[in-house]
Amino acid sequence: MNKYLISIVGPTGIGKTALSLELAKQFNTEILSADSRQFFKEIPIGTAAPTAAELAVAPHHFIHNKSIKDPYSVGSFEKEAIAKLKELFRSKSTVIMVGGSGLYVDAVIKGFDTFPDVAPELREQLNLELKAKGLEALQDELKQLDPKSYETIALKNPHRVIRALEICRGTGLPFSSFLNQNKPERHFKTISIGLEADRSLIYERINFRVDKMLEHGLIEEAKSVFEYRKCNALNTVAYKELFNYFNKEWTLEFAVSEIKKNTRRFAKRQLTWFKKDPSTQWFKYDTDVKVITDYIKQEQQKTS
RNA sequence: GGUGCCUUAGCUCAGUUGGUAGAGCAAUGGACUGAAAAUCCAUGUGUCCCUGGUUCGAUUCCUGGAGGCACCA
Repeated sequence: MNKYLISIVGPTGIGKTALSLELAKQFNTEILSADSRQFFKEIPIGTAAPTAAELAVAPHHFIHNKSIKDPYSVGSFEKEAIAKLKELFRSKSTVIMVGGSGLYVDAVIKGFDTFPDVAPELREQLNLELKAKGLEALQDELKQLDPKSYETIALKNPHRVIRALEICRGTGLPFSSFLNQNKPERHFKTISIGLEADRSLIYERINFRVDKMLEHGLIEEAKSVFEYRKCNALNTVAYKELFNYFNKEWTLEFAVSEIKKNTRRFAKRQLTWFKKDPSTQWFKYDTDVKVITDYIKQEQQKTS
């Protein structure tokens, strides 16, 4: 019997959560989240995580299952998510995945090549060197250790250069030598559903939602995690802007307008990512669930 | 009502001694295999308020008008 993962993607604030709940009811199944910020239990408001009422509609996985103090990465998520799916598919033929984090969605659907774990200190060290010696020095080292990556990765992007270098240094082998080795197999079929709307409407909804977050206590939530502001989990829209307000560098008014702007830009980047996948079927954000359900059933029949 | 100043990109404003214009921000397009709500790359979008005049040529100078601001009544 075939197993199906229904993947719901789209920009932030478009209504993915609501759709996921409807579909979970329709297919009597569970929901897996692929959202790189909703893992963290300390920050539910600013990440627009599902509310308690929404969580009660169907069992959710990977929501509020981590602390902002825990180091986490897409690699660990891939392993945990695949294990969870294996378990769920024992009793379910269809599982829903919702998420706005393109890389995390791809990790589950397509899988990544396996890289050996390297010491986290390597990255710290590389970040220090970046500050002290500049990006060019790191680029030069990459040219030495992994000419292939030097040709292909975005050299002006410090994150990319550092990731490649930490693998080179940590393993003694080129970063590129781990790519396209053992393409992971997935024992389920993915049906990808995209939600879309006119750009102006997406932006309106974002602006509105930020105001709602503030009403629901976003400032207090940000204050409560202020002491952990160095954690990567808090390098996140809404928190990083409010931290500048707490530091008296920005007015509250300016911080709020920056939150809205950065959320809009985030939504744009999400669209760039998700539009790339030609297998995604796009629906208007206010499409009747029945239309989407019919589409899914039709796809399932095609491949069963 | 009078006087002065202003009107140029979505916004704030430069500028052109007359040869149809450019900054910042916003915005747009894109990349991205363990930081991804992160990080990075690329891109100027325009009846220069309207009208008539002078001129080979007016966004620029002049006339008249419209709107805004300030001061005086």
